[in-house]
Amino acid sequence: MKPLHQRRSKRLRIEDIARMAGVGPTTVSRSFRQPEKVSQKTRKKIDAVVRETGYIPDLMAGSLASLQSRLIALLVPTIANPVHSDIIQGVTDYMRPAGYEVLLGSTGYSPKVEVDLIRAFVGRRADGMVLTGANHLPEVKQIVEMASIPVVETWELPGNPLDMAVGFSNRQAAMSMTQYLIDRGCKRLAIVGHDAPSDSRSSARVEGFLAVAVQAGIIEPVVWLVPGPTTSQRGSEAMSGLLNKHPETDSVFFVSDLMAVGGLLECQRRGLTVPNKIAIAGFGGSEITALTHPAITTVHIPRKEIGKRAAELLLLRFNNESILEPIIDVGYMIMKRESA
Amino acid sequence: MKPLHQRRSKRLRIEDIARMAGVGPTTVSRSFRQPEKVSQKTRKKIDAVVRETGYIPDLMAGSLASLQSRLIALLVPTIANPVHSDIIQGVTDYMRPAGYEVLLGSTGYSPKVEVDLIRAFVGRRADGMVLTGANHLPEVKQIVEMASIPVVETWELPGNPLDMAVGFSNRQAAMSMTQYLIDRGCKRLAIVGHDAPSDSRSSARVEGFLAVAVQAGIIEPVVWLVPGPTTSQRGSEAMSGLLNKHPETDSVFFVSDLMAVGGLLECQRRGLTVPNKIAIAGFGGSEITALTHPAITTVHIPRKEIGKRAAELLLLRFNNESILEPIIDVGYMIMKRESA
DNA sequence: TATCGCTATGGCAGCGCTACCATTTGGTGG
DNA sequence: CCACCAAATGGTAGCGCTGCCATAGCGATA
Repeated sequence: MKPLHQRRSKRLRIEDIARMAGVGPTTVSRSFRQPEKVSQKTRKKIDAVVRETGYIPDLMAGSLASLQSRLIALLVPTIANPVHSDIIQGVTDYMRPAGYEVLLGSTGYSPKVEVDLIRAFVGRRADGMVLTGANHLPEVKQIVEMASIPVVETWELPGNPLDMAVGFSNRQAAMSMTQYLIDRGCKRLAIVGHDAPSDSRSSARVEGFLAVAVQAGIIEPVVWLVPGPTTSQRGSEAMSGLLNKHPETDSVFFVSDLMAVGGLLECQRRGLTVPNKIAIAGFGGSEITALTHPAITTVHIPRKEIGKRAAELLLLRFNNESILEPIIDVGYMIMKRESA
Repeated sequence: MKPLHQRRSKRLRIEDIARMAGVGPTTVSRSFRQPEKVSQKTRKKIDAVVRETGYIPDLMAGSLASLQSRLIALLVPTIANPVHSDIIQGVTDYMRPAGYEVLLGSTGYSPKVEVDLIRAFVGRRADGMVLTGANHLPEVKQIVEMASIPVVETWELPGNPLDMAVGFSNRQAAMSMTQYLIDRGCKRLAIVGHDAPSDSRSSARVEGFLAVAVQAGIIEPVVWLVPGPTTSQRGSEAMSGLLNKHPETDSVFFVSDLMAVGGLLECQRRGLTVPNKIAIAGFGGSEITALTHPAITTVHIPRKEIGKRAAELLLLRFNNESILEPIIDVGYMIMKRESA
């Protein structure tokens, strides 16, 4: 064993600690990871040296040797959106106590960036992966299968899952909300969706809306699609265009809460009272929906629970426990408020 | 070199690729990290083998050998808060193109958890660290100095920085807002702060408020502190208590936007018109402040830029470039809206 | 042809740890 | 006092890569 000062790295190593404590390196390693297998006396000696030196074991070297990284890769489209940040929070909160750390990547809604990130995280030998959404490039399947790494897809429930999944049915949720609007007496329904090919969530919601509307014999249900980001600004514009073309509309279901907020503002600008003159509904369960006047009726998704469940699934898999339900539907809830 | 099937790990290694391509392992490594140093012919051969096998190099082993991980540790109190998620977004967006990945940890506002996470991330040999806030347990200084790892503190500007910092002065920002309220003609000022010892941001804001109020000769400026989380619920309660005790108040400055929203709602419940009867101001620049009626005047902080600047500082340090300004004040902006 | 000066390539030790055994220790029962 | 066994401990190869240096190749120049 070379003396510290003539090594390429000046870092303290486990063998240094071992020597100082008068034990073997194996014993030091054990006293970190399986303390119960080391006699109390020995452990005390080691702890003393560790405290004194401030030694922190190198987990990368450990990962290399043990062939497991205790790292989870977590991919989201964007962090600055409560939808995803709640999932992130759920995953990290649940993984940390189990000794896993989270590698975070944001794809910016780009499937190509997603693949790049997945490759990078597989390169880091992440033990598991949590993806957002159910649509991925074909490479993804290849990579994760080749690396044989457990994967959980979240948010949407995939028709053809890569591995495991936690989410809810956008179609069903939209159907429930539509039925609710009809039950409340709305006759001229409209939905404002997102005109983006990669946003299959929006299309599933529009589909669900139409299915129920047609079933209930609604006359001419209106579908209004907006391109670009689903901001409140877009919501206002959509509401404006929609009302100009279909002034008889008595309820508008927005596929995103933020757009619903914008829509509400536009109604107020026009002096249309909500919900008397026109009912408004959102989707997502964001906090803002509770803060507007009137508060917006929306579909609430248990976002943090999605993260938690995803983490649970991964941990079960790591411990080789059997997973009875690899595809979990966490459901949704119609949050009845004042706007509809 | 042992054949693949009798190794402890079944993973493909660089030497396998090298053999298949008929070159040495060093050349394969180089063709990944410094392609310009490898002849085009050789590179093509290697690329072909890589594509064919789906080989992904092990970055952990690479990190161990090169003594650098290309990993950044990022600590926030909680992810599900736009204040922090924007910083996260800023850091990841800026770090990724430079080849760095982000390890994310959330402390839940606990200094002890923070230390644990820092220790874990130092164990993973993160090359740099971004912390939130300026108050840390003394262990933190020890650990980062021992590990000699670059650190950026964000959000608040620390009086006694660990290393580098990016943020703004809470005191000054609060002073500006207070002055603004006074200039608008408010005479009976109140501030709603956060009654938590570890929340030094709130106290700095209250201080700034008082300094300006006293200076301007305001009669009996009111300081109202609320315990617990700074939610809109708490804001409503604070407004209610405050108005009962000091009905003459003509402007309330909330140290958090969410509380300001709650305060606004309470005023509306009481039939007090904002801003005519009472002015309301918030702090933070959250999106919601633009969506209420009336929209709330607030102090806007360039959050994403904080993340970006922090990342910049780390990259400069990694490249051994000189840093002229290790403490960066990104400033703030009084967002004049309708509520004040 | 011999010499130089590049660029391109390769061999191998070592990064710091853990898995896998082998060995030692200490307590028990005969 | 010895055989026996479980608990505690230790030696060392190897995890997959890169840093360091040595060597090979190859054209240009004298």
